[in-house]
Amino acid sequence: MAVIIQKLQPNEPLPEVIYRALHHVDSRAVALLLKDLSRLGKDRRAMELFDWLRSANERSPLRSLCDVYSYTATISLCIHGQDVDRALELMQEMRSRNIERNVHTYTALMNVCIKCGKLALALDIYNSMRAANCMPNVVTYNTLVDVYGKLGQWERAINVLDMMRHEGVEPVLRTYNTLIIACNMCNQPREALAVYQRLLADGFTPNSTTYNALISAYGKTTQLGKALEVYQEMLRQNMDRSVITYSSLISACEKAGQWETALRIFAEMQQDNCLPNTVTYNSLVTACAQGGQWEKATEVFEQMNAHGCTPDVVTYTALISAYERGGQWQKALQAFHKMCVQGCKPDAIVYNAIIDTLWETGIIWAQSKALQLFLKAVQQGHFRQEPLVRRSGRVEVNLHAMTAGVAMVCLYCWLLELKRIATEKGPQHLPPVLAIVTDMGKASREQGNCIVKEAVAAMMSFWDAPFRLVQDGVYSSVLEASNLHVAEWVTSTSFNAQLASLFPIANSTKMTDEIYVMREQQVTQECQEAFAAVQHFENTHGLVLSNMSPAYVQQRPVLISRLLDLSSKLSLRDEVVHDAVLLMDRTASQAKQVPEDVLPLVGVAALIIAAKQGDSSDRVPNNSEIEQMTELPATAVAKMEWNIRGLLTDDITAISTMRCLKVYLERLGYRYLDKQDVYGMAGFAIMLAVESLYDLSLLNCRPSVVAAAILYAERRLRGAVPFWPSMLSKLTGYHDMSTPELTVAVRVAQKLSRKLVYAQMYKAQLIQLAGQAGPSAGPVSLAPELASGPAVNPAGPMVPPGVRAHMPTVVMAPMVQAVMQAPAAHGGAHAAVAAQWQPGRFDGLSQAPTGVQPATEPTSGLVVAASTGPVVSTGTAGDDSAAIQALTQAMQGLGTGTRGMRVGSQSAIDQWQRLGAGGDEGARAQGQ
DNA sequence: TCGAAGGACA
Repeated sequence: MAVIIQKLQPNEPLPEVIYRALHHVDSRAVALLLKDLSRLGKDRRAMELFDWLRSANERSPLRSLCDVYSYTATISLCIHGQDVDRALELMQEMRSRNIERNVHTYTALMNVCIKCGKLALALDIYNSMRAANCMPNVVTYNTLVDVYGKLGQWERAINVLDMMRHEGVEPVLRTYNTLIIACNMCNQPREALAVYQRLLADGFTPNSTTYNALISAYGKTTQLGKALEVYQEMLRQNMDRSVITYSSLISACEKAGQWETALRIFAEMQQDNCLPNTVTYNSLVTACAQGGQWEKATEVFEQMNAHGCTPDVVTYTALISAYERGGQWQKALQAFHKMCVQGCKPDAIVYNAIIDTLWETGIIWAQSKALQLFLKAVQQGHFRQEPLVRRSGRVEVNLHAMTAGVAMVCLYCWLLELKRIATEKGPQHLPPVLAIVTDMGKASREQGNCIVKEAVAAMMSFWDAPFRLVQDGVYSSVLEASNLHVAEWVTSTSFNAQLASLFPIANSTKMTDEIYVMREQQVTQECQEAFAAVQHFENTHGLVLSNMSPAYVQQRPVLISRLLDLSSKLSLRDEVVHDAVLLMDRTASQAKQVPEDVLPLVGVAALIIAAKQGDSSDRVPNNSEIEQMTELPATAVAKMEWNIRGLLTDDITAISTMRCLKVYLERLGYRYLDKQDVYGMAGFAIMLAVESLYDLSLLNCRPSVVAAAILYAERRLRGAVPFWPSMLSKLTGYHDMSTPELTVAVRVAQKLSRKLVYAQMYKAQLIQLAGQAGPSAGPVSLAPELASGPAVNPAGPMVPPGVRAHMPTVVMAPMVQAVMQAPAAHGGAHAAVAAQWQPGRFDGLSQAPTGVQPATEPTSGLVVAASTGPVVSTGTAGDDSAAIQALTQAMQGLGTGTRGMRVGSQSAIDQWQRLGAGGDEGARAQGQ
């Protein structure tokens, strides 16, 4: 038979050639022939042959050659062609022709199913085999182990071992090998190692397959040493070392974080005359990526191409992750494009990698690219959100299995879609219940998922969105809302601004690649230079708190308030007053005593120095302005300015927290934001920076650290993922928030942000009360600061930032209730609100300087007192103006400590308003 | 006496 095959001419009709020969053979020979043809890569020919045989006339002698042997062999042929339909067809034909189907046939069919990824079908075949009273043999059981392994059901795979013994079928070495591999596939390396022990205990001798699987298991448990020992053992026994052996070893190195060892093994592999394949290179690129060696990864990638090894989607995923870790998002994007150009079809995983890389940068144009790619991926059928209707018409977006970046983009697109439906078709076209699933419990092992869960909850709270966490029998974290509430929200005026704060650039005109490359280059360079200056300043200028006099520390809040006030009136840029405070601190931390009565002079002089030091665009206030606004003689200010310069030996640089914060915002693309998006992205952070001026504990931290902590706390509060963008990590070298200095600063920033949220919420409640009371309610007077406060916030009401997330419901409920009753008896409502305001009942306020103590009878009277300062006011229920005044002043304390001069947060709000009214340019224009 | 089946990578 072999001779016939050898002599076969390309165009010779096979059936006729073999026809004569077949008269002398039986079906077993046919089976052998089919197998031989397949081995020679002539699967099509083999199929052709069998098709000819089985289409023969019923009475033809050829028909007798179509029996269980040849049919089974043909079914096996379908493995290579991955043609499960054909295999099933053949099986059906056997049934209809009443041809026996035995254990071999069923097993072969199971293997076709496995090869085609139809694992459930493979199990069905197994069950139908049992139902047909056909007894499985050892090969069948081996195959069954494989099925369970591929299904992720490792317990069942292990059970097969006991089951077969029970059925009187003895396992063979290959059974154990398959089982070890199955455990590995299920990510259960410990189980795999246990099976290996069982293999030894049952008296089997491991072969090279066993050792390969063992290396993989040790790799997965990050026991690189053990994996290398196995390799040494293979060398010692002179066992076959295949490409799989080396690929597993390299992968083990990667998992142990040893990229250098990986490269060494790779060299050994070549000495061993073992040719690397794509998988080998993939593991090597991954090892370099894991080790943070993006240059090495690039090198390996290029070597791979040079050796004619075709990169696949896994290669590109690994390469992209190397660039991600190396902070090279543009290279990552280039790699992605290269992949597409080379005709390599992107899958969901590589989309995940690239979208995440781009999103995690925090840079608005990179995120814009991420959105583009997400839409492309959806078009190609990845990340498809099936309108999955569960229970009574609930439609959900399921973010649980997504990386943080993809989840954010997906959520964004989903919300946009809801808005479109609600606007174009009407709320009734939305499903009755909408849900956002952020966690399904089982898959939440991934760390990224905790972030998504936290972020979505924070975001919804910050936006005051109708989605609420609900108890759900199936999922462990799901937010729900009714369609009417959602429709109301997504069609509200604030929705667009809220969405823009998640994704600022989406509404802008489409950007070409050239524009973003140019912007990126420019911004990168400018920020690097700016941050180098920051670092130089911080390395050469430190504050010495112990040198500051107690009088200065006590006066400091008042001085800061005055400077903020002054700079606001003079329309100076944000940074100037912050630099001035830093200069003032630097002056005070020189060991020389500054007399208490000249401190106001020091402050004003510092402000002038800072104005002169700043940008060329900064305006410097003139003498008459100063005299008019400060009531301090200009000559005295000038003299003090001269004194300070002398004291600081003419080194008057000051790079404040605000300045660092602006550098960070600049790095993220702040400069190119639409005006109305500025608040959503930066407003609260700017306000926090103002609040941070007052906090003494932050004086121990470098400005760049405080700015980082502020931005982190602010982004976390409003659920802006990533909380600490990767490009800021790259710029600053602050890779996480857990270094001692950052931990301290973050804690303070979070405390400040909570205080600011409470203060604003209170303020907004009062504004609302005043509005509801109306003119008929009598003499309701608001403090001027309140009346001019930001009643309209482009990103939503001032009230909600984080309120629901941070305020205990026991407090929130009566407060809201009180507000609701306000029109009828707003004085009483104030009393009720204030009566709830107890120290220690707010997690963020236990250390707040102001505590409001309820009177003995809360309904008839209340006392408002600042706990660490003087009593600011008392008020009585029923007396509107007194109650409002009392609360107003309590808020002043809440916002900014005990300085009590003016509403501290007001300064921050002023700053924000200038920002919102046109950013720096607006402020500058006003000033000129 | 025949005929059936692995494995490494993001």
